[in-house]
Amino acid sequence: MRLSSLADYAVVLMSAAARHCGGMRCNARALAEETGLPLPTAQKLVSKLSAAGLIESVRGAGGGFRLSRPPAAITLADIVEAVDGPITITVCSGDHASDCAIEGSCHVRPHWQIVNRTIRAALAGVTLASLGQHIPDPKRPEHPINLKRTVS
Amino acid sequence: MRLSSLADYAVVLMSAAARHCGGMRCNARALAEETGLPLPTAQKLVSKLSAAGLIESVRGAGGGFRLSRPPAAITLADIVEAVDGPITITVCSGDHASDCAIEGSCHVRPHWQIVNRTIRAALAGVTLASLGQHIPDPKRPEHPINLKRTVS
DNA sequence: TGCTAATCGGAGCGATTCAATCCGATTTCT
DNA sequence: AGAAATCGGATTGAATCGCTCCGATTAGCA
Repeated sequence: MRLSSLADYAVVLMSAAARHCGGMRCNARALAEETGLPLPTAQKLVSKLSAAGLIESVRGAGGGFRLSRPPAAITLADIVEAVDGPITITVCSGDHASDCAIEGSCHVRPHWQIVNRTIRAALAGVTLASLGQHIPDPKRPEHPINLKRTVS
Repeated sequence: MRLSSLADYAVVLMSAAARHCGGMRCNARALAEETGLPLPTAQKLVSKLSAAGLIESVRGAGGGFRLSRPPAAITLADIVEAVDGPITITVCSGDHASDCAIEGSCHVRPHWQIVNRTIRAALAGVTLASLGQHIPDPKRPEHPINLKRTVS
């Protein structure tokens, strides 16, 4: 019950992109330094996000990328699905058919679908624009990323 | 964004336990045949569920186990947490402190906590008793488990 | 117009976690 | 007291994930 580290990093990276390069282009290196992510990881994330259509990249010297949509139109669900693929907590919770080999009527699957839709709605309810609004957290105002390489 | 296969199996196993051994004791072997799960897997699940206090096991010849609470008091969140541990979609989404090495104020963490609570509430809203109520699913009334060994 | 430099894009390797299986400890019935 | 059947933990193997490196592409400049 945990989404991948890449998806976690992607949310932080997109949040930084929405804050710093609003409209103007910025490159992966700048965002890597901004967020503290390793440069190769940031590059990999940019590739996936670009393939998903969330950002538009421009190659060559002086290139970079920019958000393809306004921050209010990009949700956590979009980012997570761009990196991890469709949000399906079980193999049968999605709307598509799954290769289920065991026979007999299933009492559980309809409930999984309901839970799955609820989870996706929770992720779709948070936009990049809302991430900009700072919710105070007195206990721990630190950054969420936990890179082992920085701990050592 | 997918919970482990063991947790998926555990839900099916507990659902079968609530249906078949309501009050009376049943053993892991019977539920394994009932659900189609491999016997070692069912045994492992029984161990974890017993350690979490969801079922009470009786050892020895003629032993078995029974639900320690009525089906209406056992939710999907209980089962998932018994198998996979606490429900935290990111390392910092839980209520406890996380070892975050990167400095700077975090704009994302408060939102993750909200999403995390929403997901947990969705899982806690489905009880074993509600699993008994059959929700019709005309498209695919099959069993959710997809065991590779049964496909071959 | 050719060259240089900087960037994105994809392929490969290592490490960690997870799933499945096996064997031993414990307990009840005969 | 012996034997059988069960739960409980430990081990092995595989798959996925995270990380890093290298090549392809393109704009800028002489």
